[in-house]
Amino acid sequence: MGFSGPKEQLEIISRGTESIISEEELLLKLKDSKNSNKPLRIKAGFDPTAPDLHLGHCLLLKKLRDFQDLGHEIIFLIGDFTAGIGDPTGKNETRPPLSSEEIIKNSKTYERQVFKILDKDKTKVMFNSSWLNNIGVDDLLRLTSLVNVARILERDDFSKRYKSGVSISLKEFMYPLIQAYDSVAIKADVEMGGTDQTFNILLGRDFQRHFNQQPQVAIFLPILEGLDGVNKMSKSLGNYIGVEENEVDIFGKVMSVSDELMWKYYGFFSSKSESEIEELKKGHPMIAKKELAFELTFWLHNEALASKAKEDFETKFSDKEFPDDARELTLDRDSINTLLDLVFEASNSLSSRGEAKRLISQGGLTINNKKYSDFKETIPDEDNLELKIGKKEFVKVNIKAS
RNA sequence: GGGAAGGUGGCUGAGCGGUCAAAAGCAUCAGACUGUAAAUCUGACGGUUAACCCCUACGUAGGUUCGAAUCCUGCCCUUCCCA
Repeated sequence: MGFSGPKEQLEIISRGTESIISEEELLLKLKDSKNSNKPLRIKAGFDPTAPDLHLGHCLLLKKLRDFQDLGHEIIFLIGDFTAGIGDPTGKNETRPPLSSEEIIKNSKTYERQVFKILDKDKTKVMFNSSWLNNIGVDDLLRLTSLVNVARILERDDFSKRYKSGVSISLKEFMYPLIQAYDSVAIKADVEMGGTDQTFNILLGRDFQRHFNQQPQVAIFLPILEGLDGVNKMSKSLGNYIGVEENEVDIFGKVMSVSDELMWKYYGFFSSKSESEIEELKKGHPMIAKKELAFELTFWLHNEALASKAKEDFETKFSDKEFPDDARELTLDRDSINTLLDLVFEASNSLSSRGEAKRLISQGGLTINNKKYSDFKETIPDEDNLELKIGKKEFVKVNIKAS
């Protein structure tokens, strides 16, 4: 089987990317690939420290999927060696080196999550330790001679940190070199990453030239804004939607996004056409948001669960009804006297009694559709209580007399 | 190796012997308002307590003091200048 036309391929590939360095080179590579009937080798590197993928990673994965669908070969590179170094992109550089068991475990988690989006049969998973473990000090020093400090300091985050006086360890300086060397080792034709990877990926091009390879084309994807609409989506900021989250959470999180951000997400994730989206913009934003939430939930789970999540959301928030499938638990009447005890026992989102007190005093507790605001009050004299704790928690409590 | 400045709650950052569980902002949580939101407004925001008391907490270990986030000493860490 052959490849489709290079121009058509380029069009699909470039959609939704931030920038490509350079399109001309990519077009040439696509032509070569078609003529020789050889797929391009597409590199995407992942650090196995935090195996919890979220929508931000999905931008990249979707694009990889595009490449796969066009018949190219994806090299999913797990940076097990680099994991011990720590990507300096974060502020905190002191990350304990991972043990090999942890790395294997994390990699498995990665694969499970990644193949929700990528085609497993067309993906080659590699570990950079397989070549880096054998690299000698002499080789390493040779690499270091290819880069000078001023160059490295050009990198935006380094220069910021340097100027503002935040420490940068030498180890972190090595990170880009190693990532760049990976491209040499796997003879990548294309490397993809977020715009924060600009320096590292471009350095890969330099290294490849030095090793007499054709430099890889760099494809940068935009950084996805998190749920707050301000910062980039990241696990540490807690403003993310994880690919493995349950359907109710995914749906709910999409719904909690601002209208403005919703349209951005539409652009990135929806399979709807431009005109369909335009149509939605004319209607009520809530309808559009539900559509989007449904689509994303469908994508990450399946249709049945997406429908369920939607219904769940509607009963909980739109109709303010008590959801049927709320968590249930049974408590002894003897062990709980006040509402405070009840709430603290029933909830699993409250981390202290003080927090529970506060929530109740501030009017965040509803039992059987009635508001209670005095946490000292004794619990209602009924056996089945439907508790609404704060905005999101619904619990059915059966009170057992003993 | 020499010199200087620092390390405060989830984050930024004030405090510089008692009135400090520690200003202010951000984040978070709850309420109101809405279209689920966002924005806005109100309130809360270490633990325990009905509340007071109390306990824990200003890098770490000691010390001075009736009393220390605040003063002293060692250690760890960060930054800057000089070599």
